[in-house]
Amino acid sequence: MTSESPTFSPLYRQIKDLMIQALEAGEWQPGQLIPSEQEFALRFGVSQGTVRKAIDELAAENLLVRRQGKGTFVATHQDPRALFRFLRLVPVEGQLSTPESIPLECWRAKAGVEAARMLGLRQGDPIMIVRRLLRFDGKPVVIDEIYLSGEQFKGLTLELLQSWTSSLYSLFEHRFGVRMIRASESIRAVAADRSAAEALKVPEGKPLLSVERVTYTYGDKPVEWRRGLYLTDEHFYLNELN
Amino acid sequence: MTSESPTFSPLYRQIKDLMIQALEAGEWQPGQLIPSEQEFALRFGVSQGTVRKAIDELAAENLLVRRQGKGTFVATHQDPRALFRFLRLVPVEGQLSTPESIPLECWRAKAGVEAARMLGLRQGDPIMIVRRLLRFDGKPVVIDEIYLSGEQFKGLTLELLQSWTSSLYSLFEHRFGVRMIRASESIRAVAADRSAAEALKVPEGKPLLSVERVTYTYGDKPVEWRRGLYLTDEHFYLNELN
DNA sequence: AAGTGGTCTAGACCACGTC
DNA sequence: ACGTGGTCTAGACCACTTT
Repeated sequence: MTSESPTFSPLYRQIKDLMIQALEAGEWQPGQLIPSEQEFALRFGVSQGTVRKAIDELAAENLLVRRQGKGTFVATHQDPRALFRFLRLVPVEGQLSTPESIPLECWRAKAGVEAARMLGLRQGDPIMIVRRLLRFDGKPVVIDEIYLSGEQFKGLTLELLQSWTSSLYSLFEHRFGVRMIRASESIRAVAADRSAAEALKVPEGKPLLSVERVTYTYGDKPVEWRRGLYLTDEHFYLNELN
Repeated sequence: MTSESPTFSPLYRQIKDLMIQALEAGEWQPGQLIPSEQEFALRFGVSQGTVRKAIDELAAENLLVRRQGKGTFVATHQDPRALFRFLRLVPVEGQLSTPESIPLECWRAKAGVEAARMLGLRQGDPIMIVRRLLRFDGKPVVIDEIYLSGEQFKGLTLELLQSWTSSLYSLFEHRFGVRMIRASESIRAVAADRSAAEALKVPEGKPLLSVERVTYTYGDKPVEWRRGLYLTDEHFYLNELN
């Protein structure tokens, strides 16, 4: 039953890979119920425990969500709890409130050196750029500049962004079939330039968090590069080290 | 075999808790080999698979380390790979180099309001304060101010800190029997005050990352509170979001 | 050869949610 | 009552390390 290839991979991992491929191909949509463990066991001709271990890993990676008694579901950014998985911003005091997203601009452009490298594109390839503001309790806290592959986000417009009421990633998921899986953030402290100072209503030179994020979809493919400037007077970036 | 308490907990979790208690009690020292899965199964009167699941979780939480063919070991901060689990600082370009820790000061004090709250002490309880610099390739990058419960770190002196060649946490582990398990970091952007500016050799007002960390040992007990100021000209704080 | 963790199986029963 | 994921068992064999 074991593979004879030089790079040995256990059965449950092969099954996991098959399931990832199915997810990538859109065989089950975000939020949808997938077949039961028994069903998979029959389909692949293995025991339920082996399927279980594959799903365990996918659930640990937040690709699937288990619900006892109900079944296993494809994870979705529609779920409000998914928002703060990528936005690690917490108020210094008081309750965690949901931010309000205000799209400011959205335009087509050609990838520069940096954007091309980050998104795995060639220089000059079409990209989309979005500028947007996040407000907590009416106060501006984050100004984001977001770079997307023009290929995958062809129909993106400012109107579409403004009409969408829930998170950006849920829009990407539902309208463009791109699901964000994981991200890597590089954090620095910088002084506010004029543009950021205006957007956040702070004096120029004010220390801000610069949060540069590369976001990946299935197969570790980069699909978003963004730079956010965070005002950390009343909020901070919370990181749990385990 | 299942507990009859209102808050039901599966067998493997009860075994996990027993193992945590043993670790906390120092039954096996950091780096040491613990008994085999079979041994535990006999000892607790359960099957090997149940012990396995308990150890799986402890390994996922970095309390234990599995090594196929050899056995399972108590995790240790002596391991150089453990260093960057808590220090998420990466050079903008070039290889990751190991920092040099330079203890500057170490003194006894009484806990103020904030330190007491963070460390779970009463105001006025004895604490130890350490100031130290981190240098990468000879350049100052981080200035840390570290607050420790005076109770647990009674014999800590500047001389001891200066004579210790590996990481702080490995010192705490070996000399004071305190093992750091997890931490929570709050990150802000601030302007360098005079003291930080001098230590890092930058102008006053320079934007710096302020990284406030509370570190916990077994049983989620806070034992360290520190504030680090990071110079992010040639390094950045790297955070993987999964 | 012996011991360890790693994988896989088949079957039992429990806890949870829905019909 | 039924189907789902969650726990637990007993036993087999594989992969890795040491003796």
